[in-house]
Amino acid sequence: MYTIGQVSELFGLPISTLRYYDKEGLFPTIQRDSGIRKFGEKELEALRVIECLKKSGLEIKDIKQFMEWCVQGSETYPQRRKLFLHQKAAVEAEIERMNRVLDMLRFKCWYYEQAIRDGNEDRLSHLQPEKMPEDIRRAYEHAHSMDA
Amino acid sequence: MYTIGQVSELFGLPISTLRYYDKEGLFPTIQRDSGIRKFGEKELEALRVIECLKKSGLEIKDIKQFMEWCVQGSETYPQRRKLFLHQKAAVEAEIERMNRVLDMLRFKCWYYEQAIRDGNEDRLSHLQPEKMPEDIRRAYEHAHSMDA
DNA sequence: GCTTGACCTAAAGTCAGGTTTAGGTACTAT
DNA sequence: ATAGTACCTAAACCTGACTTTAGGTCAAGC
Repeated sequence: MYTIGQVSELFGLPISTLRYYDKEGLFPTIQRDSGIRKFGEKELEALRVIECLKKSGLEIKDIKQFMEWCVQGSETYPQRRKLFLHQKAAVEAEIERMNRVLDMLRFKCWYYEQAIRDGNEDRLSHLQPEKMPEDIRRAYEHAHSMDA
Repeated sequence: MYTIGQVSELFGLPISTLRYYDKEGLFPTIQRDSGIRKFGEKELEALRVIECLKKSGLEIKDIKQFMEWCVQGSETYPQRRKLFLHQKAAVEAEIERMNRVLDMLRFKCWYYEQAIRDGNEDRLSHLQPEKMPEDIRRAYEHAHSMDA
């Protein structure tokens, strides 16, 4: 069992955030010892799931919903599975978008390297994709394709 | 040249957002025709960069800084390059974190599939990683490794 | 000539996700 | 016994990124 301060250290989260999560109902079955929260393995796993679901784009109130399903037992397995499937698809899509962003950034890094060498953007501003280096051209085209 | 309404359509952004961006200084050299904004190729590229930098985690005020560098000319190429290098590293790190999140979600999807089959979590709660399917075990271990 | 539609501004409002403040309890070391 | 430290609550506050509101200009079509 851990105190809130220990969990704060373990996860690198401010104590105020942990209390906020508790207030929002994210640890529905947390125990207390004369008022003081006792974080067990259940709450640590909850925190791992919270960080995961948060990064997958879920809001606190929806994470709360999930935690309530966990309390309700085996009848909510299908909902919980559906939620994870849904968030998995969302993260896969997000990673695709991030890769496109990455390609734009790669292109811009190359662009300014060239601009620094040239001292101006004259050559670059007329540059056709065909004349770019292979990898840069692919990054450029991926970043500028508007098909998603 | 495009009106604000046309750009809104093109980029799928609310008109209010475009006006907000302008107010925040994200189109420092936009032209106007008796008060009405005229978006040119420069502003469209600015918008692409805005979306890119926003997703890379930059705040509006830092994007404004970048746009100001663009107005200042060739002397700011090094700053601009440095910014893109920095954001590239940030996005690479973010994608790594997202892949870890994805592995957690993969594991949870598998977990609830099993729980639905079993009707309870008894077997799962004692399951050692060694006894999981290869791919799930790898996802589980990647997701639970606390080394970043 | 008057309504409709697309544009404009300044200022106030909204929302999520925390953080800070103010005030209190309880154990421990000096 | 008193100072320090770790915990507690309720409620106010904060931030970024928009969005909404209220009121106005201007050209086109009926």
